[in-house]
Amino acid sequence: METLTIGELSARSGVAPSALRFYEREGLIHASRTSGNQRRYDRAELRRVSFIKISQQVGVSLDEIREALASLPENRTPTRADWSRLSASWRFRLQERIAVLERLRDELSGCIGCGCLSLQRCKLANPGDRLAAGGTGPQRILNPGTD
Amino acid sequence: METLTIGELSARSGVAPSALRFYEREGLIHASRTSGNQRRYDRAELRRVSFIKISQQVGVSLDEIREALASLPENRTPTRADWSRLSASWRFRLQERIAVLERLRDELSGCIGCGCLSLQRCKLANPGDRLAAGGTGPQRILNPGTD
DNA sequence: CTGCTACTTAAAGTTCACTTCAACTCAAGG
DNA sequence: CCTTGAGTTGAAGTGAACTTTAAGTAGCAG
Repeated sequence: METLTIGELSARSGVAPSALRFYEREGLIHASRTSGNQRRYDRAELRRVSFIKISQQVGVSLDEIREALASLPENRTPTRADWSRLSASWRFRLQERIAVLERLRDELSGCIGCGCLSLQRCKLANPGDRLAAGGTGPQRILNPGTD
Repeated sequence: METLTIGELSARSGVAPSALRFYEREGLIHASRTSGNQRRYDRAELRRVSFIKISQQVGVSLDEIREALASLPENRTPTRADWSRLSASWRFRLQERIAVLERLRDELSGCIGCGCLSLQRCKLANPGDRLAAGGTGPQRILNPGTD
């Protein structure tokens, strides 16, 4: 068993086949084909899927994940060092997200005391008007990426 | 100036008029009408909008925000104590979200060292398969609410 | 060869939180 | 009275990240 079918990759990664096909359309993962046009995944794809899952937990969009994956070498299977570099690139993002939430928590604690929630007085209600400035479409939670 | 027009409420809250109309359709805020059918907001609505904004930062969905707002007394203007109670109810949510991200950060640090990202070995890739079990539609980031 | 499960596609649907649009009315200043 | 900016509606559109559906094909066990 050198390669995996889509069902096998799905089972091992916990990602639905429909999502794997979607990722392929979006250029996030790749597959070769059998003579009968069925996908066969190299075992190395497991790590790509793994990276996608982790990145999503960090709050990174598929667009950005695609960019990150595009920075991997194309001529060889990525090494541990390659994956380490990518993982490290999200650390700062994660740290910032945590910091934002901690600030919110602390300010919320203060506001629980005063019960104000006043837009005039309370810092909480206007953290730089990020949500208001976000433009069209639904805002990603806490605008990861613009933070 | 006892009441606010939608433009005024928008300016003071930083929430677009279209969003305020949307919130009204969704039963999150209320407005009376002039003889010419224009909305007039009681000043107390400012606090509701403020609460909505803060709740969204905590990662709460509009559905749940509506539920929370529904628990406010209907026969009188909510007091500071009322708002304090609601704010406090999100504290736990926020704390859990922070904890999840901190776990992720620590595990990611470990994985940066080993560069593994292996679905078999690495805890990161399978934190309870939450994303996979989420059902239809896009998953809210880190599934706040199911955590 | 039969039957079965797993696979294939394109296109349309889903959820959330809104925004945009078109066509219209209201309110207030000059 | 006229103009102008702010307000009204319902319906349709947006973006992200997928899922669902329908109609058909592949691969393998018996």
